[in-house]
Parts: sequence; structure tokens; C-alpha cells
Amino acid sequence: MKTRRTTIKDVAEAAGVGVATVSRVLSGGSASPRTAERVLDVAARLDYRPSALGRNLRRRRSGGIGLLLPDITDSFYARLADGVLGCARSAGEPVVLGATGDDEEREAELIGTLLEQGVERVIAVPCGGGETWEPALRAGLIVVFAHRSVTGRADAPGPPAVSACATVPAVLADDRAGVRTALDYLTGLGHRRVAYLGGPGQEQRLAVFRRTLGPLVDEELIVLARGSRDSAYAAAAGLFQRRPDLTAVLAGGNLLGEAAVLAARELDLRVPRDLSLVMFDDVPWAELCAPPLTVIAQPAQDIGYRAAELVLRAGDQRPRGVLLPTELIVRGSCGPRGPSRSPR
Amino acid sequence: MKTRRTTIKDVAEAAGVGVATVSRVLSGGSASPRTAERVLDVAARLDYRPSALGRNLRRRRSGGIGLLLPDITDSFYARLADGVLGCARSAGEPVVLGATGDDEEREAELIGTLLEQGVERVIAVPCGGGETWEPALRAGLIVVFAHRSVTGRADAPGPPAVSACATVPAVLADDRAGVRTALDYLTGLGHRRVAYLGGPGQEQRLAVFRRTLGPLVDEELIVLARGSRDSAYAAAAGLFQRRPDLTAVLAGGNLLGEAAVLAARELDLRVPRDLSLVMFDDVPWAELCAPPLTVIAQPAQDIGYRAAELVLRAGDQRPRGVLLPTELIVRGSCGPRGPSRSPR
DNA sequence: TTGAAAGCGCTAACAG
DNA sequence: CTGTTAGCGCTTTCAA
Repeated sequence: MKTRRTTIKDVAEAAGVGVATVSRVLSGGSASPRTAERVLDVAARLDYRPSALGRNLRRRRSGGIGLLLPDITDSFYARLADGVLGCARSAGEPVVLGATGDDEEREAELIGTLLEQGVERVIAVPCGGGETWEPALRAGLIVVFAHRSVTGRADAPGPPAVSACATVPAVLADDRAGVRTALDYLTGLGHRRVAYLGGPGQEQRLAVFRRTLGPLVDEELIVLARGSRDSAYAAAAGLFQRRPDLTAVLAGGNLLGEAAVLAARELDLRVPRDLSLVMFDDVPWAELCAPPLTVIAQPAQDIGYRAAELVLRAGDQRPRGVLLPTELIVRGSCGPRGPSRSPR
Repeated sequence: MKTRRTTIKDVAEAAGVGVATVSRVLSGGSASPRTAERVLDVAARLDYRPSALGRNLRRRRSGGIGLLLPDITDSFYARLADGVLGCARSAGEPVVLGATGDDEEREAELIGTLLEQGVERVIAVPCGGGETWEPALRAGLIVVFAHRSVTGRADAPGPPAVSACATVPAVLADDRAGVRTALDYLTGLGHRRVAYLGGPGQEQRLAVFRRTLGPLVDEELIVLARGSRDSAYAAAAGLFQRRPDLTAVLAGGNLLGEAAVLAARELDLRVPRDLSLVMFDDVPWAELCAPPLTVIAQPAQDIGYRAAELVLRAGDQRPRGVLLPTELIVRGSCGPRGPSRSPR
């Protein structure tokens, strides 16, 4: 039953030409119209599909693009992935997906697997630092960072050039503007004790948070969770309990936002009366939430798409990355600073 | 700079053995302890990583498992994917992801790409029918269906054996029980006009819906949307407007549920007072919604994990599939049938 | 324009 | 137990 696959040799024989000719024709090389037609015809008739296996070995690389994300379950990354898939599909490239769980070791491991597979184009939301990426880069990987860059420095042009990673193009949302806008909005409403609920790899945002808030910053109001839902919830609940005087929170991601809503509800904090909440990333449920969440929308899908474009165009110009705009979408989770829950 | 990768030959030379020996040692074949140790040692020192390219060509197949989903953006499928990734990782297998958009053509195209890549193990939430899958199966693909089977018949043992697809193992949630439980719950609350808001590939659920409701079914209350959010919203809004007499809805997926909530809100239908809602699939935001949604939880992640196990064990026994339990989680979106919105 | 031939890195016979 | 050898299917010089 299971007949051997048709190979280029079969086609060559059937068409009465050499394999080289078939190869040329099929990859758009030069050939006389007559020959070309005949080959194409035979190939179609035999239902020939060139095996990527042979080609890959020969080329010493398997096309395809690797995609390394912290967590495909996070709606933001899922949308990012969707963008990558969209672009990859139109380029006919398969996408190999890996979830790092924001764990350096796992990331390194996954990079290893990709390298082993001959994948040499990778889009990553990096969690490891130079130690992880330098070797990969040296091994010839073509990398584009998405959403985060490896230094966390994002677009900030600065002297602490971090070796090779600094030359990796990155497609980022304009975190800086996002944080500023949110903070302006919140302070405009009268809030003075604003907390930041962050996740892994948000150094950039934090820096902007601190800078923007200036004298108002309170380091105790800055809490970083690990990637998981549990960790996010623990962080949020802990923060709210420890500092009943805070009146507003900026959540650095939809998982964190979700946790904040849950924790607030659990502690009987009414949003926005007792607590104003702005969440990074607009997700469909933000609108279904009670109250609907005010968010900083990020073009997750675009980020993925653009990153894929960049990684596919590799070799061209375009050394530098892309900065995509964010947008504050005001819904119902913020209000004027009310009476503090625990006055003074 | 970019030095040639170390190959098996390099290792062989450096260790003073033949390439075959290296190959054997590295793949756990027989070898004298002394040789083995030496080879392993040299391999480690040279930082040798066997190239999957060579192996794949030789084996005429590239390990790795293909994963075909309708939409990675849908939380259910994202969790399913996560399950697959988890299992694949522990098996050291890369996962190639493709989004079909519930479009037969795209699905076929993606299958083609996978075949071309030499991927011969695939987990799919199928949207195409036999026309799509038969050829793939004939081409030697090892397939495991997840969440849906190709006939839509699911577990139902019956005579209309659909050729080769019928032999494809499937990992499914117990839709039948889920629908029944939900319907019992709803009718127990007094509801008589219960609508079904479905998506692609839900023949199985629909059948159970009809069978369970018996004389109460009203074909006009059964609406099928395509996969997208827009389509889901249109379907929900249309349904609610057309039939103001319905008092309860069963949404066949989280996208549909989301749409139902949105549409209800838009039409000023209060949940659960005017409209009771049960949604298939428990998502984190179900709890954040106002009111919190009553759902039929499905073990999305397990489905993925089990499917991956099956597809990796292929060749063993285990021809048949797996049926995973669902669970009704009662929250706040259902109430007793109130006064119909439009009496009579 | 075309064909012959040389591998890409690896595994699997088959001898030794 | 180990080395030699023959390809897997394809691309790519290199001549013709």
C-alpha cells in the first residue's frame, strides 16, 4: 500500500531530463520553455512534492522559523503567535513553537533543539540574557526579539551596549509611552499612591514607571511576580493587604490584571471606588469584566507579524527594530482618588 | 568566525573510532563501556550536537509533531496547545504549529506543508472531512484527532463507518455528558426555550442537544456561527433579536459565550434575569465576568497532552481514543425562568 | 541550456 | 563489538 514517495529522480526519468534540470525548473532557475513545461507537467501528473528533508540537508538548514514564547496560554502571546503564523503562512514557512515559561534554562534548551533541527530563524520573547543568546547568535542563529529585548532597555539608546544582543532587531510596543499615558491619567485623577504589578522582563517599563512618577515613587508599591497565574495572584493579594493605602494599580500584563481583579474582589475592594486599575494589554474579556477594565492596548498581532517579516528579510538592510504604538483605552476601572481605605 | 558545525565525523576522528560507533553510542546502541565513555567524552568536549537534518533525511522523516488548530487565539486551543507542548517537550520533540482558521482548504495546505517537511505525526482539531484526511492518511501520516473527530460522531459507535478516518484515534471531551448536564440544569430551572449557539464542527454536540431536549427542540433556536469573533457576535445578536422569547442559551465555546454576553448586554438583556447562559469551556475570565459565568469545563490541556502521548506512542496498541470528563461549574449566569421577555 | 557527479550529516546493513 | 560502505533526496558546481 504505502508506496514510496515520488522523488525528483522519478520526475527526471519520466520527463526524460536530468535531476538537475528538474531542480532548476522547480526552483525557478533557467531552462528552455519547452523543457520547463514538460517538467512542470510531469511533476504535476506525478503529484510530486519536493522533500524538504533533502533540500534541508543540502542547504545545511531547515527553513522554518522558531517561535519562543513564555506562555502560549497568555492571550497576549497567543495573539503575537497568531501574527507570526499569518506572516509565515504567506511565506510558506512552517513555524516551530516552544514555550519557555519565562525560564532561562528552558529557553536555552529550546534554542538547542531548534539549532539541532537546523532552524536558523527565530523570533523570541527572550527571558534569558546575553549568556543565553550570545552563543546562539554565534552559532549563526538569526534572531528577532519581540515584545522584549534582551537587555530590557528597549528602544533607549544608551552606552551600555550589550555585545551581540544589542544588534538583534526587536519589535516592541511603546512601553514608555504606554506607562506614561497611564500614569498621567491616574495622577490626573488625583492618585498619589500608585502601585506597579509587574512580571518577568519588565525592567524597561519599571524604569519609566519610576522616572515618570518621580518623587511619588514608593518602592514598596512595586511588586514583581513570576509568570504564572498563581504567582500573579499572590503578588496582587500581598500588595493589597500590605498597603491598604494605595489607591491605584498599574498591572503590567493581562495575567497580572486578572489577578488584580480577583484579589481586589477577594479583599472586598471595589473597583474603581476603592481601587483604580489600569491593565497593560487589551483582551476581549476586559470589556466583559465588572467594571470594564481601562487598558493600555498593545498591537500583539502586529508585533508578531512584523517580527516575522524582519526575521524573513534577514540579510537585507533593516538592522534596527520597530516600535509600535500603544493606546490607552478608558473604560470603567478608574475613578478619582476616593477617601483612602486607611486614612493616613 | 562562523565555523563549520562539528559533525559526527569530527567526533569519530577525535575519538579514534568509526562514525558508526559514534552514532551507535549516541543513540544508545551497543558498545563497549570503554569506547562509549571515550566517545561521549569527546562528543561533550567538542560540544557536538547531532544534526537532525542528516538523521531526518536518512530516516525519511523528520521527528517532530505537527499541531493543527483552528485558532491559537482561542483560549481553549491555546491551552490544548500548551498540553501538547508539555508532552512534546518531555519527549524532546519539536512542535510545528499551524492555524487552520477552520478552513478546509487551509487545513489541506498545512497538511501539505507538514508532509513536505517530513513531519509524519500530527495532532489536529480537524475541520475538513474525509476528502482532506484520507489522502494524508494514505500518505503515511500518523494522526490523532483532538477535541473533534472528523466525522463529528465522536465516541458514538455506529455503522456509518467513515473509511480510514474512523480508525484515527481521537481524544475528546465528553461533549455528550456536558450537553446533557447543562441541559438538565437549565430545564431543571424551568427553561423551555433553550437555544444553542454553536461553532464549526459541533455536529456531535448538536445531535445530543436535539436528542436531550426531545420535543422541546426548536430548530430556530439553533444557530451556528463560523469561527471568528465577529461571526459569533452576529449569530448571538441575531438570535436574541429574532427570538425574544428564548430564556436560556447554551454557548458551544468560549468565543460564542463571549459573544453572547456582549450581545445580551448590547440588547439590554440582563443575565441571568432575562437570559440564562451556560458556556462550554471554562476560561479564567468566566469568573471575572458580571455575572460570573456558569460553564461546562473541559480539560483542554489534558486533551492536548493525551493526544501528544497517543501520537508519540503510535505503532503500539492503543488504536482507539480517549474520552475525558467535563464538569458543570455553576456560577451566576443562570436563574429560574423569569417572566418571558415577550410573553407568548 | 543541460547532465553528470559530488556531497550535505547521518544511520543501517554488512562484514570483520 | 566495531569499521566500512551505501545511500536518503536534494542542490550545485563544472563541463559539455
